[in-house]
Amino acid sequence: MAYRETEKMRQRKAQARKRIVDCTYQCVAEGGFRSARITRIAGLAGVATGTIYRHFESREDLFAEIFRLATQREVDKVAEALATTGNASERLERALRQFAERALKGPMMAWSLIAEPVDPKVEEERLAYRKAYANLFETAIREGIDEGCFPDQDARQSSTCLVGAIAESLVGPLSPTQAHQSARTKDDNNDLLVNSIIRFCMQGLTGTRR
Amino acid sequence: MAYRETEKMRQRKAQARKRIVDCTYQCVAEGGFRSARITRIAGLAGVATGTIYRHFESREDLFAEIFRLATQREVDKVAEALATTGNASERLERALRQFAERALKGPMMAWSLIAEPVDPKVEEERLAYRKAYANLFETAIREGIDEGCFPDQDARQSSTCLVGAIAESLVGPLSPTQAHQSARTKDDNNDLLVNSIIRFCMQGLTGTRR
DNA sequence: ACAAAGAATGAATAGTGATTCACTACTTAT
DNA sequence: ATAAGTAGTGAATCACTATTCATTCTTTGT
Repeated sequence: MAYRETEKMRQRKAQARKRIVDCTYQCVAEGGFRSARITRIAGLAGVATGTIYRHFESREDLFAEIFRLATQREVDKVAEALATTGNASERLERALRQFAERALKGPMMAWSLIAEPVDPKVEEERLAYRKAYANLFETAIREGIDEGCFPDQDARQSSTCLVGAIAESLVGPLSPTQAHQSARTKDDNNDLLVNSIIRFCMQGLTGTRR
Repeated sequence: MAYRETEKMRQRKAQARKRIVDCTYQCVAEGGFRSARITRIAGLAGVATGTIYRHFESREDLFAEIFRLATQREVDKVAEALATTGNASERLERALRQFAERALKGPMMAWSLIAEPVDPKVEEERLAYRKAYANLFETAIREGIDEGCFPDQDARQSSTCLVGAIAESLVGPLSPTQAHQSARTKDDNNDLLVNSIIRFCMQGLTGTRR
């Protein structure tokens, strides 16, 4: 026998894979999944199209992986916000704000994650992604109930409603068909938007006018 | 000149068009948009595939029309529920219930309308559809504020949150990948589901625990 | 340096189903 | 009956890229 995979090769392959992932991420962040072509991705990553298939089963699998990665970042940020100090209500509010503000800051990627029509395997990831948020919120709501800052309620159901309310509120503003506004106006509008989403959500949770 | 379109012909064409629409509706209600093939639709409607294109620009246009029709039915039902007697809060609650219960009764079509990945033209219709619900809710919320049964709030924002909360809560249960349950258990679960969605929504609106 | 094995290439292919269009069959007015 | 125009047909075409794979290039151990 002559050739045996070495550490060096393993690393080189890992690098190539990483380049592919990064370039796909970039393509998606620019134009969504639908318009991300394998040939373009390969070109950007500096590999042949066939090489993509040495690293991923199919375009759909590649996209599913990108979705998972992009998602994990976001979910982690929300988890972080939930791990800060303060009572459950304060922490949850921070988390909701984090979710919404980050989405508005990277609108195309956020739209792809939340609302772009995607293939079945990617859609599955999306369900998992929404579930992940809901799980985080659910735990926080449970803590809130124990702490006494939320009335007793179906925490799972409430968490789902939170995810839906935020996502729906963002779909319009994130939509790629939205006209552009000046940076200043946009930021102001976004603040207002985020605040009113949060108000509705917190009222829904606490049953208390604020 | 010899041939001139007559009433008889107009009617015959209208009939064919209706058959096409009905069969498409049926196909979508059975398996969603993605799996509805033009050839199958033509076969069911008893016309040649080419004939479809004498009535609709493209598959996407046909689907957009089906979406619009299916949607209109649902929106009308919600509007009906909002036009009953009682204060705004009661009427809104009836409307939310109507929305959710009808969706759970025709799950495949509801899933297609709410969550199935679709082509751009159809997606546009979906945005309009969600907007239509939001508009109805918005009006009702405004009335509620005037009547004094809801505290002052951003009615547009709240209505968007309502749509999102319901839709998100339904996506899981409607998802075609969901395992089947016995009819009895399912109905019970659905009742519980609808009730907890409504509780969250009404709390979000009123800021009052219930 | 050589042979064995793997990695990379990218032009050619394939699969899919929507869409077309040359043709036939009808309908209508004279 | 005839001519002129319209509706209907469905096999053939098209469009679109993801995917393949025969070939070339690299790496490795002896």
